[in-house]
Amino acid sequence: MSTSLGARTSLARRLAEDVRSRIMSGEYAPGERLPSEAELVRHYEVSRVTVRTALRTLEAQGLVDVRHGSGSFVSDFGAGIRAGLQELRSISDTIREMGHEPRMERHARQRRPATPGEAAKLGIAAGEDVLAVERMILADERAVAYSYDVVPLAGFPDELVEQLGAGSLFGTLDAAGLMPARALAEVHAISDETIGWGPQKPVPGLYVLLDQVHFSRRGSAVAHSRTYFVEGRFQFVVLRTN
Amino acid sequence: MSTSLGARTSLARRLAEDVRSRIMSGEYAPGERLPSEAELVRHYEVSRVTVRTALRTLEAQGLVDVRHGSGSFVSDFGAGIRAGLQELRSISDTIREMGHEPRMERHARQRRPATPGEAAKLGIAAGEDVLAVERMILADERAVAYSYDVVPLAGFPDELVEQLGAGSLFGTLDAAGLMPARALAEVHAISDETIGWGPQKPVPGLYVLLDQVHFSRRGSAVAHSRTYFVEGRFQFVVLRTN
DNA sequence: ATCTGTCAGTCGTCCTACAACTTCCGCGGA
DNA sequence: TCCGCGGAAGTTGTAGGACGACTGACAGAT
Repeated sequence: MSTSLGARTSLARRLAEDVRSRIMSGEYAPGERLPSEAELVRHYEVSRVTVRTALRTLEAQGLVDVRHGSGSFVSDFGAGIRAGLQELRSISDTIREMGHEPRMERHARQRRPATPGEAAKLGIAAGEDVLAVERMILADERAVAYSYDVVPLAGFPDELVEQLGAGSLFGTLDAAGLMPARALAEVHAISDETIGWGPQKPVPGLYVLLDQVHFSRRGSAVAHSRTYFVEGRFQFVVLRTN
Repeated sequence: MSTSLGARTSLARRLAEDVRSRIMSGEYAPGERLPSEAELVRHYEVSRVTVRTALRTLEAQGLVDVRHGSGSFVSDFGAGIRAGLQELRSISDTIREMGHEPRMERHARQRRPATPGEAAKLGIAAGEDVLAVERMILADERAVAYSYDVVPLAGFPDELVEQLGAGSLFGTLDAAGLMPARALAEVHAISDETIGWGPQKPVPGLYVLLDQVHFSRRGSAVAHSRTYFVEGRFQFVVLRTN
């Protein structure tokens, strides 16, 4: 972690990410004491300010517990956080981190004007073009969710539009410079027989619906997605802190 | 915010809490720029380190967006975060913050040995005494949730046991020095006609179940609670960040 | 055995200084 | 007039040093 040159993100952020990955990988076990701030300063060759900034971030995320006069400790919730709902990551990555093999199967793909409801959620004018994609999400070839994603196309690079709905939604958005940094998700319980499709369509149709609006770092809405998770096939965990 | 003496919590934490409440109250509107670090230093009469520590915390919680060279901005999600699932607070407080009047109605209260499942979740020996409380949660006299709470009684002050199930669970736990600092919550969609009771029992019985284990700051489990929120009567929002 | 004071280790806060980045505004040229 | 460039001012990021406050452990006294 040298003095850096063309780093596009802050030193403290990278340090936090590094420590975070070490915690996730088990290098630092839950409950274990992290190296002291002074040791981290020597190891990473950064100032104590930077170390403390990173630790603060991890503490606010619930990953570590900083105790005055005692040290910093890895929170006991590592395993739970790994699939934590408050962490914004693609469903594929989450499935992979849980030890399963993810796969997407596209069911429909359509370019059309935004409905009034979608326009309101995305903060665009009604009738603006969007791309709507319906997909089934599988883990180890088992259907775990059905997703309905909507991406506004205004200002979206033409050559990337065709990629939308092909591979990872997050990946394509990232390539377009519209990587989601935050998402506001509503949680609902839904019982509806018209949601899913295919041979694995669940009976009865009981789902946890995640109705999300994704925002870029600058605050503009980049996608609206409704994902219906088949109840019982996907574990939702939220770490709540104060 | 003077130099303080008997403060049981850190200066930076209190500062973050103060700024947070100002954001919530609308004193700083979503998207608006916060005072610069230098101005906050002057206003609160603390060092810049303390100000930055507080801002880091708020940033990690998703409430503010700190931009290098530009300033700190209130995130656009203030309204959504207010009822955010990732914020650990009592249901009563959440209902109040949403502008409704909360009320609890006790349905059952029983001291009994822990079931094996409860013992496992709470990390106690099977058969240890717990207090189980069933309650209905109302907002403006409308049933919004049914809760099943379990508190292990080992090491719990006798004089406070009778308070359990009377008023706020969080309040009693706080009085016992066991204030929950974190909770790990599982989210499920549940369709079950045997859950609720009373004249407002919903038909059909569709609920969002929050299956939570509450932990004290030191990591010991202080309560297990299953809360069945009537679908549609309570808005669940999660702010997801990366 | 219990209590107490000491001490080393660690985090909390403060100060000062400078680098890096953003924004804005004015100047000059087309 | 319009556009583009540069620089100044303001703001956040990082560094280094200093000291206070808290914790945990240990030795000594009771």
